Order: sequence, then C-alpha cells, then structure tokens
Amino acid sequence: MGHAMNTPARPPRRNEIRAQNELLILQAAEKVFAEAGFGGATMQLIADVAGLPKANLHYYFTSKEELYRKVVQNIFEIWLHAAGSMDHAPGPVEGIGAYIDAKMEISRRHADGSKVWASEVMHGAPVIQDYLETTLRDWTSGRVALIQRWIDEGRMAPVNPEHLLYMLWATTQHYADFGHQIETLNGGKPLSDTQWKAAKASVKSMILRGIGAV
Amino acid sequence: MGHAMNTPARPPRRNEIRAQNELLILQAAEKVFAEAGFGGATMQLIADVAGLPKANLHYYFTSKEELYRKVVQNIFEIWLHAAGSMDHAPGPVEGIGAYIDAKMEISRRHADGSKVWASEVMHGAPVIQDYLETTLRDWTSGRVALIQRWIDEGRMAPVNPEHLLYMLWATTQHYADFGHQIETLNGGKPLSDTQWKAAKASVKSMILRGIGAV
DNA sequence: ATAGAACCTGACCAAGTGGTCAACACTTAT
DNA sequence: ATAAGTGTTGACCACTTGGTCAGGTTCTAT
Repeated sequence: MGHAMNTPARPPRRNEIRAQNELLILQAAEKVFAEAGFGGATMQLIADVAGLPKANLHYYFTSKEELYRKVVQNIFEIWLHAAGSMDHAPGPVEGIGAYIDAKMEISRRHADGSKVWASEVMHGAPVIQDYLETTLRDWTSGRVALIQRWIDEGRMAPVNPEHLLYMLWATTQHYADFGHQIETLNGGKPLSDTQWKAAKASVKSMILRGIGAV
Repeated sequence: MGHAMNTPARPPRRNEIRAQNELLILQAAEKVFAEAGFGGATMQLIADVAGLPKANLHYYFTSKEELYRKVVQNIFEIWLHAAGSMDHAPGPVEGIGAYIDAKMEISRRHADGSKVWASEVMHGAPVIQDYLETTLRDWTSGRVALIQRWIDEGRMAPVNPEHLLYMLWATTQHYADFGHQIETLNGGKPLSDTQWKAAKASVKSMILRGIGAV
C-alpha cells in the first residue's frame, strides 16, 4: 500500500468512475439477462438493478446488443481460463479432474454468466458464432488430441474424445443452468458447501471411472 | 385403413379444424419460443410461421402466456413418457441404458421442445414450478429409491443417485440444448444417423462404466 | 332455406420498448 | 476564475408489442 507513483488514491478519481460504473452495469446486465433472456430483459430493469437512470446505461454502452455482447464475452473469458486447467497434467485423472473442479466452481460462482452463455448457444449463438468457429474449435481439437494421446498411452479407455468433452461440459454446466431445478429437488434450498463438495466428488468419480482412468 | 365406423372422412370436418389449427399453432410456437425465448418471441412471428393471421392465434389461445404454457406442458408430457423406460428393468444396464436411449431420442426428435424446457427452468420455472415440486419430485424420489436398490443388490457401484440422475439429464439434454455448438464443432453439419448412434453408444458406455454396472 | 354456431381477420389501440438529446453538474488543468 | 472535458439525467420519440373487436365467412343442424 502507501503512495506508489501511479496508484490513484481515495475518493473515486475521474478515471475510476468509468470502470466502476461499467462494472456495475455489467453485473446488473448479467443478472437480468440470465433471469429474463435477451429478449425479455429491458434496459430499464437493468438500470434499476444497477441503481442508475436508464440514460446512463446508454452513456456507457451504445446499445442493448453491445451490452449483451460484453456480458457474453466476459463469460467466455472465464470459461477459457478454466479450460487451461486440463493441460500440463500428467494424465487424465489429474487433467480431467482439475477441469471438472474448475468448471464446477464456475457453475457455482458464475451461475448467471453460465446461463447467459447457455441461452446464447441455445438460440443459435447469434453473437458469438465466430468464437465458436475459431477459439472454441481450436481449443476443442487440441483437447481431443490430448485425450487421444492419453488413450494411446493406455492411461484411459478408448472413448470418443468429443463425446467425453460434451459430457464434461454438460454435466458441469448443468449445476448452473438447471440450478433452479436442483434447488427445488433439494427441498427449495441451494446446495450447501458440503453438497457442492459431494457433487464435485460424484461427478469426478463417475466420469473418471467411466473413462477407465481409475 | 378402410372404413371404420368412427373414422371421420375427407375434408376437415368442423370438429377437426380446431384440433388441427391448435396443433399448427403449437408447433410454430414451440419453434419460435425455442429460437427466441419467451421474451424474444412475438405472436406475429409465430403467426407467420404457422401461416395464419395473428388474430387467429388469439382466437385459439387467449394470451401469449397461455400458448407458452401449453408448449411447456407438451414437453413435460413427452419427458414423463420417456421417464417410464427406466422402470421394469432387471438391472441398471437395461434400465439406465433404455433411459439414455429414450432421452437421446427426445433430444434428437424434439430439440425445440427441449430448448423451451431448458429455457423455462433456467429462468426459474415461472410457469411449471408446481410440476417440479410435485410430479418431478415424486418421479425423482422413486428413481432414487430404485437406483439405491440396485446399489444395495450389488448391481452397480455406490454412487450418489441424485447426482447420477443429474448426469443423465445433463448429458442427454446437452445434445438438444447445445446442438448448435455441437453442430458447429462438427463442421457446421448436424450429426448424421451414424454419429447419433455413436453418441448414444458413447454416452451409454461411459455412464454405465462410470457407475460400475458393466 | 335458414338460423345459429363456429371460425376468420383487417384495422385498431394502449402500453411499453430501445434509444436520443439538450441541459446540467462536477472535476480538473490552466 | 474559467474553460473544457467528463459524467448525469428527465423528457421525449419513433416504433413494436400483445391484445381487442366488429364485421365478415363457412359450416351444420333443422
């Protein structure tokens, strides 16, 4: 702490206002988009949740679509970050185990974002189609190769790598996207810490056993 | 074929018009709701897809919400029907195998319906919350008991039955809800017959091995 | 034939939507 | 002090939305 040269100090400096408000708006938008979908969300509601007048949103974001795009990009960033946890692992147990842990954590901590992402893809990915065709496709083929290597090395059963990835995505994402259903079946209460731990363990054990890695 | 007693004949009798148009509208609605979400769907677009004037929709369905509710209920019916495939099976291999087959078939044949269902749950199940709390909850606890019995009988590994169900739902549903993503990763083409077969086989093999049933 | 029920629909409306803008307030550099 | 840049916002607008309705057509039972 203290007085570093370029550390802006105490009351929100002009510079910070922008970043601060943009974050506030983005968080509100993520929540509203998750709860109502793109079509059902209104700028007015996002403004109310953010605690700002609607006109202010349009000062920081030119359109509803741009705001939505930013929200989706944020999720994708988080998603990509977790994607790295699969590499640099000696084998499937560590690699896939870490990936499941990371994705489960995202489902828990970024449930709204996950829902926005799911909604976007479900509706044909009008906004992030290019990401799917570039970044996601590249990442996927890399991981397919990695899994295939593990199979060739006899470290796991010869499963279809693509379908394994789909299963990983589906299973982990489910805890966010269908969190409401899970909550209902859990007596109306969100999963507790213990339950989340059990969920992670269950998913890992079933999948790792399912691919013959353990 | 032939001339059964109560087989109404040739041109659509007064009686059939209603059923016929309602079906037409429901199919169009399912498609539009799946593609745009409830908020993004418009009665005008549904009317266009159905090939009817908008006012006609309101002759058969009093409101957008009622139309939506009917669509969601239809899916739930289909879903419930598939749910039966798990019972009356000697063991997990047959029971869960059949359930996976049934749900994968639904993902393929009723992708739009699956998406509408997913969307509904993701947005907090505003319309079918009561179904979740009654029918779904009952069905779930019955199946949990069944799985527990299989475990007790030593027919499968002692996995957490709830999380196994979530995994079944997630994995099978994924092929509908994220069909667009899968299609993109498949070179922009929908899965072929052969690929669907492979998908089913992959899912079954991974899950059945994952629960120690094979 | 004809009454009446069921079906059909163009034209319309009130309510909301995303987005704009002119006027204003605050901070900062000079 | 003051000018300029940045942030703020109530009022407004063009347009779309779900929904209505009066007047029409078509079928069916008598």
